[in-house]
Amino acid sequence: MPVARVALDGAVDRAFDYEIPPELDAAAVPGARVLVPLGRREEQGTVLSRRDASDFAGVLKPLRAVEPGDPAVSLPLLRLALWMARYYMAPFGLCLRAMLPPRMRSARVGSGDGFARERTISRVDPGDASESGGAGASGASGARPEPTARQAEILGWLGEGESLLSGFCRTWHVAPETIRRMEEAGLVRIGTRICRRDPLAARRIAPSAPLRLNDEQSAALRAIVAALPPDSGSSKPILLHGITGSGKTEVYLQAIAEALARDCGAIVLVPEISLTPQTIRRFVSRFGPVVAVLHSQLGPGERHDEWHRLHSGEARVAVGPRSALFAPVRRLGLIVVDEEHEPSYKQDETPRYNARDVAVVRARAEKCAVVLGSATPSLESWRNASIGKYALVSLKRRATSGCLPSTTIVDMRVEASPGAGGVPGGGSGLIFSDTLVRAIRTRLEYGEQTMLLLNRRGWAPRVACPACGHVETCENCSVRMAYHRDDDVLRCHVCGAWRRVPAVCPECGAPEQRLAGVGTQRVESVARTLFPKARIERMDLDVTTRKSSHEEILSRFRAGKTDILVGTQMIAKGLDFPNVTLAGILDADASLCVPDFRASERTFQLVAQMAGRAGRGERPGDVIVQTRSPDAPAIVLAAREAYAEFAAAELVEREELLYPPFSRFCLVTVRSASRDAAESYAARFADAIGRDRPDWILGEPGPAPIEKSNGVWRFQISLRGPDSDVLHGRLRAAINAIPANGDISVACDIDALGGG
DNA sequence: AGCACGCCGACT
DNA sequence: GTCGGCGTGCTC
Repeated sequence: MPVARVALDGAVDRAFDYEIPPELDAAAVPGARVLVPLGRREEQGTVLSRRDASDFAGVLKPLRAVEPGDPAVSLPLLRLALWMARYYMAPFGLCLRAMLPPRMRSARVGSGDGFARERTISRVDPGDASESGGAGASGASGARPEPTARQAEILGWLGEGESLLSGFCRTWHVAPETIRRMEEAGLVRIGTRICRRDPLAARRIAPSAPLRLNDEQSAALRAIVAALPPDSGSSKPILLHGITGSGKTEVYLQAIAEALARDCGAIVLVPEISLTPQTIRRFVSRFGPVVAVLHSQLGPGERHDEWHRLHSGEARVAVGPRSALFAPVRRLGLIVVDEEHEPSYKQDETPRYNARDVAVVRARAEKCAVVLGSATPSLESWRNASIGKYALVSLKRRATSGCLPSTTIVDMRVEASPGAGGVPGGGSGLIFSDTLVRAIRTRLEYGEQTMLLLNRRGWAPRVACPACGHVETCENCSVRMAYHRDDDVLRCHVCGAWRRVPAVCPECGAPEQRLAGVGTQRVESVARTLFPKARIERMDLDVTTRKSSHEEILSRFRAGKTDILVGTQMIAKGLDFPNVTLAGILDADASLCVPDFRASERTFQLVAQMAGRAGRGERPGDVIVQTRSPDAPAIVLAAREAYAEFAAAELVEREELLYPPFSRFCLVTVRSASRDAAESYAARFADAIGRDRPDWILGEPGPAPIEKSNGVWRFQISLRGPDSDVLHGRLRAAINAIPANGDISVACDIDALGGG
């Protein structure tokens, strides 16, 4: 009897063989979901392959059930899950989960299809005596009774074909019971049909036509089109380096149009944060219902229906955040990864994959084109392009207005000196430099808009006792608590815990606590006193978690009802407002002074991105960067949008220190409720990895940047070296040598983004 | 991951 | 004498 090799959903990271009973033979194909016995329980899994015999010594059990219909996971996706499991050292079941239709991740095999259905009503043609075999309506076998006057009236209201039952009853004020009687009498037929739960049903989106491309854009489009099937045989991934405002999206749109013309589908990945209604509208208005949108706020029903529209081939273009990479697009022709440098493409739970990198792997497997686009590419992709692994295409001019914004770097050490005239921020230096204040005043006079970025929520990031220096920290996490003025509490930004500000210092009893540092709430408040007539709004996690205010704030800003928008990261990405002519970065040092080998790269990206927000329209824009390190290359070069120069300099440093892209970098995190247990386990783990190879650098085990989070202590070890197979081998060996026990858990983050 | 088996301390 | 602690190991 044939045998199915099955991967279980759970954390059992091994395949098991099962006998295929004859009645399940047709359905049990690779990718099919199955129900199998395991020990004395029942597990769900996925068929990996079929074989004629098993090499298992014992006696095989039979498959118990197979999900009917097309297999949920295609062969290329099945292989992709296997690749991910190996590369990211994650359980296969968890990798496969990402590829499954949303419902199947939880629902039991064979428990219905998850579609919503609605009841329909249609007339039974008087000439149609067969009555579909007679089994449908009971008692209607013989002569059909003449319709009553009321029934005749109702039949008159029914048009040709099917109507929605509930809608029909509501419109004509007919009781459902009346209809049921008519069905019994064989006068009407009640059927069911699948109805789509459309996430965009409420929105009316006008169609849009392709824009005219400039010659740079046309060249980029040609390069992508040349890589589309059927010409994509040996083509390379394409890195599309286009400065902010150079019209990358229009190039994507026209490349997708060409893919569709060749009867191919496409996937567009965007960072979660830029999957705004504007972005969605842009794709839907060009391609209409051929687009399936897969963002995180869909309900389970909508998610299910969008997935199946792709699976069935009804929709051909998937747009979504990193998980959309696994969308079941038929005949995939193109994958676009927009803002490919974005850290949100890395999943921060198992499997810790980077969708940008997996996109390249999927594209290779499906023989389709892949485009990585960014104004500030990751150094990994940049290097891949410079050594010829990727093809590089550049857009060096803005597509609309010709001029780049001019950038001013303000040295806060100078501005903070006595008499410099800036606006102090309460014992923590300056918030607004004089330069920035003057620039904002000018915008207000001319009716232009300003965006101000500060990457810290709350009023003050810490609360300290002026007498003894005691700082309020979270009980569950090793971080300082931030003071929030709106609800007058201390809040932990890691676990969300909150409490009142103590009246006196818990250490020394001093009567007053000092609110130190600056957060967005304070910026907003200071801005209100500085510019009393300006209309000011704030956008950060505190504001946007309440309702859908995210969208409302942006639409007010777009409509010109806001003069100054203060916010965190979330205002820096991909927003396009033509009337914004000033972008201010209040504290560029925040991202520069973190212990991470990518700090410089992050800062460059942030400054360049903010520069991209200013002057998208007709008028020229200004960018003001406030910093205490005005000579840092990341800041100086970002101000000139001199990406290539920055990348060249940064790559030299990375190479010297053997950091990526010149090595494979991995972070091992050890977690435990006991600090000592985590620490000593991390030390033993590091010893087990060994320090014997000169081309491998093993970081000293130490506390993670957030040493305690939600009551769990975390220690970490970094490991970097030239070869990814060797990296896997060494980690695997260490895990086997000292298995985790008790409450200790070990997680390997391959190609980790933080740390170092 | 579950759920067994298995070998040592405090209870009726 | 048993109930039960969670350490080790197996599940096709």
